[in-house]
Amino acid sequence: MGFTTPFLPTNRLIESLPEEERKRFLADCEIVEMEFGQMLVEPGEIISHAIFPLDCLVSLIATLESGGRLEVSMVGNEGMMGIPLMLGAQTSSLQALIQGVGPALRMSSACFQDHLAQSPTLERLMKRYLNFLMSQISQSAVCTHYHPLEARMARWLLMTHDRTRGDQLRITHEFLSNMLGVRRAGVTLAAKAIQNRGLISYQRGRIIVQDRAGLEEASCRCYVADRNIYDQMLEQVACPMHTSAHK
Amino acid sequence: MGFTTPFLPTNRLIESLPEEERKRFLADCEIVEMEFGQMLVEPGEIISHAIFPLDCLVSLIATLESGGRLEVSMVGNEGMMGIPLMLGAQTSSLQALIQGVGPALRMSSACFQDHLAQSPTLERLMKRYLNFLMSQISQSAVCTHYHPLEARMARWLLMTHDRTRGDQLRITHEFLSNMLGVRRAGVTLAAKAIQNRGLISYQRGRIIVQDRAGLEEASCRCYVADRNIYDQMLEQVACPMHTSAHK
DNA sequence: CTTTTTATGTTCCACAGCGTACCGACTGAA
DNA sequence: TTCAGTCGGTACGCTGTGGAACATAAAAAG
Repeated sequence: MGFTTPFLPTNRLIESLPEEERKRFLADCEIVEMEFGQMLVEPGEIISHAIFPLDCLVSLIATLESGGRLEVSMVGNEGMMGIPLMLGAQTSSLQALIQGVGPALRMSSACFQDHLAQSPTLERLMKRYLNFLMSQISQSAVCTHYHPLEARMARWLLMTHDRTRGDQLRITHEFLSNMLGVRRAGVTLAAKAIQNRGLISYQRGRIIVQDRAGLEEASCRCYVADRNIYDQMLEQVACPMHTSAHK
Repeated sequence: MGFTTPFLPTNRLIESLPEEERKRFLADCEIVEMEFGQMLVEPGEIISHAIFPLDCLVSLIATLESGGRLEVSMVGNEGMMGIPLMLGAQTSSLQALIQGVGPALRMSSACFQDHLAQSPTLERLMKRYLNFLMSQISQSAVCTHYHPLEARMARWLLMTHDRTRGDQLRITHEFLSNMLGVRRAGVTLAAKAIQNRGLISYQRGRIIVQDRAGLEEASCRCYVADRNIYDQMLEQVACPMHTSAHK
């Protein structure tokens, strides 16, 4: 925990492209600053850009006509937004909501598709990531169905923590309740329970992770399962191995 | 409803390949008979074949270490098994369980990957399907979380009915309870409620769809949403349009 | 025809999470 | 300093579903 070196934001997918490719790719990207609460795309809407978070966090949310919402995946600098673009689709079936502010790289959809067509390496990489994403969404489905709120919340905090610099998460109970698909009051209870165990502390709009190991204990095994799948993916991509210890 | 012409089983994906391609593809396929309860693949296991149901039905099930199971998608002759193969993965993260018996086409994984590499048409088709699958899994996740058992069950029956010839589904409450991730007793109650409404009837291991329209009424909108996404996909693939009326 | 197995019917209790509502506390803008 | 707006704490009753059991009925095996 704690970066003392000046922070250099990167996207791990792009990072694992070979030098040449990466340069070519980056040449067609621009850096944008993501704002909190921004909807990158709504279900059914056309996807304008492929987006690679550098130091921001996006929630992928499945919605119901009747208004129900549920986060099914989270994208930080380990991933990307715009997967349907590589599947020949123009539109997203999910909502994408900026949950953590910061910079991201983006590239127009058409341009991204060109790069995909021209670079087998890039395509291979994206495919791996897509495979991971599918696993994650499926996992999310079972997890949500079977695990009690407290464990799900612990998992959510860990996942967010993994994709955030520092130990402070800027989110409200209200927001969390939307992500987890439960009442705000329910989140308050669960949060207090977790706080009483000394795993987190919080005040008005910010949650501070105090005891990561404890949180892993409190969370369902889905957290570890997810992380393992991600690590496997990275290995297969044969990029410089990150240490298996996260943070 | 009711096919009077002698039944010619086809797979709609393969069907929508152009003549030439299709022949080449079929030449490397073999027909196999699927048995009830057969596990095509377990999570983490290597995928040996790509499988294209002709007249059988497969459930894709997400599992938890702790034993929880939840069906996240269903594959009939409108789809295929072995999506990870086109994503550079060897293994499946889902369980695949034969739920409806009948014939299927299959092709070894390696061979399938060759075909993919050589036929852009095939690849485009598979990508579209994958896109649909992702939508379906996400939809499934929200649906399971928000909708009451009875509506989910109605949806499940409709989806199964769509992928089955005739109106008789050969499944037990027990089986259904596994798919929906609920107690068997719960299924019995929901089934009775639906039966009392005159939408289905059943005895020991078989459920008969009596009133499809009524079932759609009783099901959550997720059923229609799903079907729409699938129809959209077919349009994009620009294959001969099936009438929008199902069955 | 009898026995065993399998599928369904039903009941009792427990409880997580829902809907709703209201209150107090903090914060930022005027 | 005040005030409006946001956020968190708490409480009440309700309900869908879980866990667990046991009873009956139909089918399969013998």
